[in-house]
Amino acid sequence: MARAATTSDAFNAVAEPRRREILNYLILQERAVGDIVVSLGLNQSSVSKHLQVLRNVGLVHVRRNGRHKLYRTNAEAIKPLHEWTKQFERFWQHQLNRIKERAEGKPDP
Amino acid sequence: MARAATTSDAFNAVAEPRRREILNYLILQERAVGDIVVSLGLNQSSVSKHLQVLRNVGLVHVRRNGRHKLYRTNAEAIKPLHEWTKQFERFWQHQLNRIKERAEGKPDP
DNA sequence: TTGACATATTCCCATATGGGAATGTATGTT
DNA sequence: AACATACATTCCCATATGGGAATATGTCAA
Repeated sequence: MARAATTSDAFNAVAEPRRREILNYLILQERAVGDIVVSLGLNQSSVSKHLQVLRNVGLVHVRRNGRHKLYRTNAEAIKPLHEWTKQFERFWQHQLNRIKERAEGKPDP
Repeated sequence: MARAATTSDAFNAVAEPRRREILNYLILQERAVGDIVVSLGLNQSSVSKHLQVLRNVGLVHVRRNGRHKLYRTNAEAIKPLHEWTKQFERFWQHQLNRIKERAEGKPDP
C-alpha cells in the first residue's frame, strides 16, 4: 500500500504546508481564489488543487459570487486535530514541571 | 515536486494513522518495540519503520535496555501541532455561538 | 564461539503526490 | 454571439510512500 491520500482526512490534508497557509489566510475572511494566488504567491492551478483537497475533507466552505468563488476556512473541521493534540497537553506540562523542579533543586517526585 | 517526506516535520509524521496510534500508546509509558508489535497488531518491520520516522522528527525518544529498545513519546514535539490548531479555537467557538444564538431567536451580532 | 532473541534495514512494487503548462468550463459584459 | 475573466481539470513526471518478506545488525547467554 502507498501513502494514504491527502483527501483521506484532515490530518493528511494539513500535512502540506501550503494548505496550512491557505487555511490561516481564509480564517480571517472569505476570499476569492485569485486573492489567494496573489497573497500567497502560488500558481493558480496549484491553489485550485489545494482547495479541492481542502474541500474534500471539509476544511473549507465555498460559495459562488458571480464569476468568483469565495472560500473560507471551516474551523470546525480542525477540531479533531486539536482534540488529538490536546491529549498530550498534560504530558508536556509534566515534563516542564520536572525540568523546572530540577532547576530549583527539588528531587523528582 | 512530489509530496513532502513524512520525516519533514511533525505534521507529515502524524498524518499516518498508525503513527498516531503508536504515539498514543507510548505516551502512557515507555515500551519495547515488541510490545508495540503485539499491542497494535502490526508487522515488526512496519513498527520499526514507523518508529524511525517518529525518531527523525523528534516525536519519540529511545533508550536501550539490554536487547530491548524502549521508546516513549516526546510530548513536547506535539506542541507545535497543538499551537497551530489552537489558532482556530476562537473561530469554532464563534460558529457555535452563532448557531446557539440563532436557535435562541437572537439576530446575528 | 555458537545460538537465540530483539530490532533495524533492504528489497520489491503499486500508488498518490505537487508543480507547471495547457486546456476546459462557467459566468459576466458588450 | 463573441470575448474576457475566474476557476477547475488534465497531462506529464520525479519522487517518497507503506506493506511484507528476507536479511542484516546488535546484544545477551551458555
